[in-house]
Amino acid sequence: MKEKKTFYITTPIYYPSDKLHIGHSYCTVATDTIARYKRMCGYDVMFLTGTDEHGQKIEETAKNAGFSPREFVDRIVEGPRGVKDLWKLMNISNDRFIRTTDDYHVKAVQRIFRKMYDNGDIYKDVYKGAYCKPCESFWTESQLKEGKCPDCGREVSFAEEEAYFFRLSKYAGRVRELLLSGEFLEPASRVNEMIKNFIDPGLEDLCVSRTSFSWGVPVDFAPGHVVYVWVDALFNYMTALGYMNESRDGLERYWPADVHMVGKEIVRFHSIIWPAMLMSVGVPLPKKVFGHGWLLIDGGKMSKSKHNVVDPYVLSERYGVDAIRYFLMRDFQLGQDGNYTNELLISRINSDLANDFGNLLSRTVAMVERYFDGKLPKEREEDREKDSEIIDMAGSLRDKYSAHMDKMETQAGLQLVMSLVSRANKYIDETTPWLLARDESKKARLATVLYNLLECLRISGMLLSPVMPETSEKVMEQIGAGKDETSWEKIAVWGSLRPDTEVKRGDVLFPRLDMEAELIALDNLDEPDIPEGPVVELEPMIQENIDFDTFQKADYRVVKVLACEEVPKSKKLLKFTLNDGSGRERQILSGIKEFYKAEELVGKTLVAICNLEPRKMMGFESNGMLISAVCTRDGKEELSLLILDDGIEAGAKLC
RNA sequence: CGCGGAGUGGAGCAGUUCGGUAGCUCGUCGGGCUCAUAACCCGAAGGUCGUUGGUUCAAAUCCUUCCUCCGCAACCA
Repeated sequence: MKEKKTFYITTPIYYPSDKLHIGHSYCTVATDTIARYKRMCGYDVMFLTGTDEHGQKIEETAKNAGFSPREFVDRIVEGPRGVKDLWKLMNISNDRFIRTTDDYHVKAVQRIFRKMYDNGDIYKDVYKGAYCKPCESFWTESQLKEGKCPDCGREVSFAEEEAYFFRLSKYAGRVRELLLSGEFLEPASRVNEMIKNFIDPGLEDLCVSRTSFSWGVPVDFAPGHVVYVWVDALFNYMTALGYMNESRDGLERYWPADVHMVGKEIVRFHSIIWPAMLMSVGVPLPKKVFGHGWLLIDGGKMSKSKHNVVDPYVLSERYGVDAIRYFLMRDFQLGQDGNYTNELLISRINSDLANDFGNLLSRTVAMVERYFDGKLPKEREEDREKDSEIIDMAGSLRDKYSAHMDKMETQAGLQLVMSLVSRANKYIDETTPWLLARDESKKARLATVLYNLLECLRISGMLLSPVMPETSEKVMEQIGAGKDETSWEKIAVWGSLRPDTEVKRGDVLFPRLDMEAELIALDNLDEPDIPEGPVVELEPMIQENIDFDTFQKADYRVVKVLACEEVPKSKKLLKFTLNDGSGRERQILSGIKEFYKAEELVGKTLVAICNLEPRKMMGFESNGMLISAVCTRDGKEELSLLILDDGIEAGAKLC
């Protein structure tokens, strides 16, 4: 027997610092759809997903939540309603699940790191500076802003820190060629983006170890160092197949990967860093990286602060997994961003799934039961004129559908399937089976019409199976299609269903939803979320006391606003010219544009700390900081400048 | 001039690679049908395809000008 062709596809490994949202589901469902499609076509598929569990952010989040990092990620990954539960609920058919904290992976990463070190692509360097203590972050020269920490703007310390670097620069040329060669990165528009943004300006070597946190894979030959994200996370795609370890297998069979599905935000890592590292260790490169778009909400990015993280758990439980999967694959083009709204979801479920597809099944099966007691007779009477269009359409559907699915165009693929469903609904009108039923002599014709409808359901139902596996199964059961009648080959062959098939009426596949009621219900579902976290978030009190001298070192003064204007091209900054009582004008930049208009602040009496280290922002120097009160309400930042009585003199000291 | 994406009937989108009658879903209006999930089918109204100029027999599609929106980057000391 001929060996089955293999197909290896992966999702990114998700970072479990928080609950996953519909965007993660989108990516995973897309990958699952392709995986299921390939299996249906007869491929031996390996489908991998997992979680990326190391790093400073997890370490911190865990600490804040009062857990050890390990306990924390265990809860989010394995715990109730965690990552694994979600994929189970959403019917994700991954063959393996990798956690970067898995023992075999950790050991493999150490070996890989070692190997790259041994072949000279990882080297130790010593930095004289570029370490920000408060942020505990390490920065490369180019990342520094005005010589200061790009995150917090504070002075970086010039203490000698050692770190390991990967010679990314060495592979810039080869990566560039790879990207330009065509098929590697899709959609093609991203190629240009990568080259222009990252390669052409010059690739710098990459810091691949850290000493500032410990939640990671230790570098076994360098105590204190942990492997920083790249080597650890990216190599999951190979360690899960047994690369550099004995616990897993399949490397020879499945590597190189056929597709890495990734979000557009991590295209860069997968299309530049990943191939470079693979070149370094000397293994074949994956065939394709596909960067999908984002689901946006209100035209903006999904984020906690926008209070709009749509919960895939809630949606799946409410509308059914298949409906959600269908919606995600039908409404959005994989390569581009798409706008998510509840309204869109419900209208899609109603029109496509309830009205068209579900109803087609329902009316067809009902007629077979009603007119033939559920079992079709074998007698037939063709009517070429009326039947040929639908037969041709159904018979050629599989291959057209394949052409789309092979290019990951699930949207177009599903649209095609639904066009057959529509055509079948129309066919019922054209053939008026209820009239045929009244005339005994037309039984054979009636049976033909109903059989043709069942065939449409068999073919469309099977082609929908990668997206809606459960629904597809239910349909086959209702129309009495057995395993050998639903094979990939038979999907392209009209007339494969047994002529005397027996139908069995089942539950309504997709009940029609009441749009208005659902929209209200979904809005109200958000409510219970609120008691879980405080509506107003305040900075925690600082526990550590400071002495009086320390306090006194900060020179707070009353200042009067002489002029205030917006900084051009800046989203946040206002530029203040202030009278601080010294006789000289003081310029301070403040990021409060969202909260105040420049004009309204002129003449106001404010408070500023005057002896802060000067700092350049957007080309202007800022000498101090205006004092305001801040908190977060409903995920939105609120800010109020400290405004004093105009009676007090400029320059008055606060004490 | 930082990088990139988008602008198509009321709404949401496809079509742009490789120019050739502008398409889909929803909504609206009118009609039909009764097998079915108040579903289904037919018809109609509705678009100078953001703007300017150009190439061409022919431009939503190629080149050019400008405008608007959205991400990323930078900036909240």
